[in-house]
Amino acid sequence: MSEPLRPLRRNEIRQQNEALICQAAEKVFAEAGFGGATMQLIADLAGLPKANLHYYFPTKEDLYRRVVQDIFEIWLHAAEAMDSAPGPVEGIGAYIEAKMEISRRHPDGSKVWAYEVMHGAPVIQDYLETTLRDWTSGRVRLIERWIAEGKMARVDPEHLLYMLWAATQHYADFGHQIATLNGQPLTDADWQRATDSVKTMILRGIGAV
Amino acid sequence: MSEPLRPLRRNEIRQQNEALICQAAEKVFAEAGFGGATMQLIADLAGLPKANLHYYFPTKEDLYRRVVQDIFEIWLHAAEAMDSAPGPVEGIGAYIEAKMEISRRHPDGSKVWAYEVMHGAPVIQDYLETTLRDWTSGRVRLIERWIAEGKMARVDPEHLLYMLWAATQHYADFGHQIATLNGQPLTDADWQRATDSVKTMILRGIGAV
DNA sequence: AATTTTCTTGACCACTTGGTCAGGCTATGA
DNA sequence: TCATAGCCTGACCAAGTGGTCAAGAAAATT
Repeated sequence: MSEPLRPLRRNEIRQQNEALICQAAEKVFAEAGFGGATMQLIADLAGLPKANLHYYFPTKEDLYRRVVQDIFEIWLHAAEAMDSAPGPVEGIGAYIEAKMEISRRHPDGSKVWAYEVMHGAPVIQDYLETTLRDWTSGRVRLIERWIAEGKMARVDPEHLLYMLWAATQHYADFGHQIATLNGQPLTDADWQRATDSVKTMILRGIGAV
Repeated sequence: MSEPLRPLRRNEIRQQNEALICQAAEKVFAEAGFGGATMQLIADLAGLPKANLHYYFPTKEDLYRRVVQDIFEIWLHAAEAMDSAPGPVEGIGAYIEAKMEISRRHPDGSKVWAYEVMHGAPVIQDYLETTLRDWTSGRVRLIERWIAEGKMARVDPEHLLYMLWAATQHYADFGHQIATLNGQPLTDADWQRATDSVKTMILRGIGAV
């Protein structure tokens, strides 16, 4: 927003413009999908000429890939809350809170990810097969340990993870539907209630008290 | 698939071609989104010349609207299982089963719906505000009654509905991700386990035994 | 058989798209 | 100060887009 008074250094220029473009791209990709998004729209939203986008990101797909990867990073980071916990109440509780917070702060990113996966993950298939699969199997073992230690009921760990992803991301991906049914966008209190509801139902659902 | 030997009656032609086009459109819209889908692709998949699509559906948006409405009908129909039930165990259990079955049989339809809502529901906003809102408030009252009758724990009915939608539709919308993590598409037994897992966790989560 | 109505389709068009490029501009390093 | 390398951008293009249309084929109606 603010025009800096001092001339920018080379690195700053690149970093700042890439961030500006990514931010605009995330929004446009979320609103229109890959096919519906146009470089012109992204350029306008970023306040740059279209040719400038192609200077930083040679193709539309390059830009899209960058946006998807950014979200993936955020989600992976959120999962750390789970690992250091002594049991499911703290671990899964914290994970739900982190993921709900992301749904609230990065709804566009969540939508772009949903869009990408829904369409067969043409761009991040390798991430699914490597990073995400590894992460998942690690968490599955963690949950199995908690079950073995009697800290929660015997549930299928994979399907518990799917439910966690589904329940939390739903508030981002289907935020418009929720806001419509709610009569208005969720307030701070609404988000708190949503988070509490998800936590309560899931923690009780897996028999963690 | 089978070419009928007898000449078709007018009504049959119209009905058959519209169904053929809708079927192809559902798949293409699910795979590419509204913006990414092209009438040419849909035409090719339906095995008809593009101009013929425009005879039955004047614009791309008309066709898209039809596809979205079809899915909405299916989901509304699935909800009937909930109403005639004596309590949450039967009612919500049956609803989960019905919705999981739809996720399995109509994954493309579910994706198109998700796509539509994610992008602000430009086409079916009125449905959200009328039909879906009415349906939702009816189900909220039903759940509140069950709570009042002590048949389940005191949970927020709206957020329970969101969780039901999220958990079941996730298996359609994110089916590709699930299949990747699973190493292969879900088998019959996998679907059964998924349905059982969702039912078990949610029913326990709402304190319905 | 004649006529009307519905269906079919190749050719076409105005418009938009992602992407290019040459030439100008600006910071940096010597 | 000057040369170099990185940044910026208006004008442009080939490819594809949704949609049209006129002329014909096929079914229905008389």
